Amino acid sequence: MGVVERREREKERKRNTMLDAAESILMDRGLEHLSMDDVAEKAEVSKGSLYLYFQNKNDLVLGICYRATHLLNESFRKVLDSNLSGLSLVRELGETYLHYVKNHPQYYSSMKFLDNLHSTREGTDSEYLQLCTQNRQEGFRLMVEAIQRGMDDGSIKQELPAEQLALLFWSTSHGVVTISYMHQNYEHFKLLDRIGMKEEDMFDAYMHILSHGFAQQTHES
Amino acid sequence: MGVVERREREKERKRNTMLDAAESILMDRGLEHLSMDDVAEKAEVSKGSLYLYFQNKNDLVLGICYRATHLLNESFRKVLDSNLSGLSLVRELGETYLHYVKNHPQYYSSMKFLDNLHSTREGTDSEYLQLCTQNRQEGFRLMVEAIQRGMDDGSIKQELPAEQLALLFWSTSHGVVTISYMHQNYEHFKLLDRIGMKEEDMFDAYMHILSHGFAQQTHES
DNA sequence: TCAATAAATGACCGGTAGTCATTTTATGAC
DNA sequence: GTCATAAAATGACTACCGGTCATTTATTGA
Repeated sequence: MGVVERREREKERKRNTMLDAAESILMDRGLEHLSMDDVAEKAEVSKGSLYLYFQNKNDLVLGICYRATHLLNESFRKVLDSNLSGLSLVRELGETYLHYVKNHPQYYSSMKFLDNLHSTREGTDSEYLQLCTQNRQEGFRLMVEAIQRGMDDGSIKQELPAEQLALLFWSTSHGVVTISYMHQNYEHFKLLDRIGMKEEDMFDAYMHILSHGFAQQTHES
Repeated sequence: MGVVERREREKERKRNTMLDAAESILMDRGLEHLSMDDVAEKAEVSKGSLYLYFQNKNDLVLGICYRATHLLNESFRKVLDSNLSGLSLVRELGETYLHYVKNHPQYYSSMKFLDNLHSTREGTDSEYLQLCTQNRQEGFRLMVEAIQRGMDDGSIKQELPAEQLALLFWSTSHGVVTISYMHQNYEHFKLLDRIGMKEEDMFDAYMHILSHGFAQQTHES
């Protein structure tokens, strides 16, 4: 009776111990130097045990990615708690995303890993893939909500459905954040320096362009 | 005398043969299933020979990436040849990028590989890394040129330096193109479908937002 | 013809993801 | 407590892959 339950709890606890070990290695050495042998050693279990709790390495990394996406969503939710205008909320979400990448680059790398998971074949049966996808959907939903609020309070145009505008904000901010990540983490990426743009200014400029456009207004507008 | 020259030409020819083999495997099986053994077999040389012509696997992939960036730049140059307004040129560049990703997804994956090359350590001494970086700079330069033309002909606002605006267009279009790539190539990526947006419409919406902004204009504007 | 040099080879190494036969541990009936 | 059964854990092993290097083969020019 209670035995099965206790076993289940214990299993979850062990799973988290393993994830802790994996995360610790990720933070120290980066995703590309994360090996299953090292995780097993760090978690003080055998390699075989690792595969009792995770289907494969993908699954393990997605386990970390689940934590990563969850943390990002929590930050997003805090933004949505405020009473700012919808437009300001959108800006805050973007800045939150940017800060997240700056403060948790290794978590972000696990999200890039999720983005690069190719065919469904590679991880179809991973529960964590489902959870990560759910988290990403939730993050997107929060963006939609911010935009919808902006449309309601009159700070954002209603030319497009909120979902579609959210997709554009999502994807474009993804691009900007990627540039920022590369600037932070890749020593050979010097584009910002070359054009004499500071990282902080980039986001301001991005939000300005996204808010007001870069096309010269024609008179009949 | 002529012997050294001939040797040099012959060496270049062989290098290209190996790149052809690698590219063929890339197109057939994708970057993640590209092994040096297979390339050697396909190119009908020994594995050791491969390492006489390329420093390591990174170098080889960057060799393909060089071709990839070169091809993209050629497409960009064709756009710049036209007499469209600067604003239209920018749109055309974006559409060109989008079509490129759709038509050459494996080339694009090699460019993603370039983007993900971490420290300088991993490929500092690769000639191809230099060449790829040069190509990317050239692509960026073409974007700057289009925007500069738009500022000159009055179709694009002059609020920001052309280079900075180009960076924003570069990064945001990168984000949009990434979404498109995922929609095309990852079966588990269903975001576009879920919000009922067609891929073709996404780019139009993107250019519209980027041109005119999504913020409701205030009256004192 | 013959050194000397350049080019090519493939057996081999180290590391890593993943497997599985075997061992160890936990459980519950008696 | 004993024991049979089932669950959990183990680590030696395989397959594969990137990269190396001592050896072999081909080329050159005297």
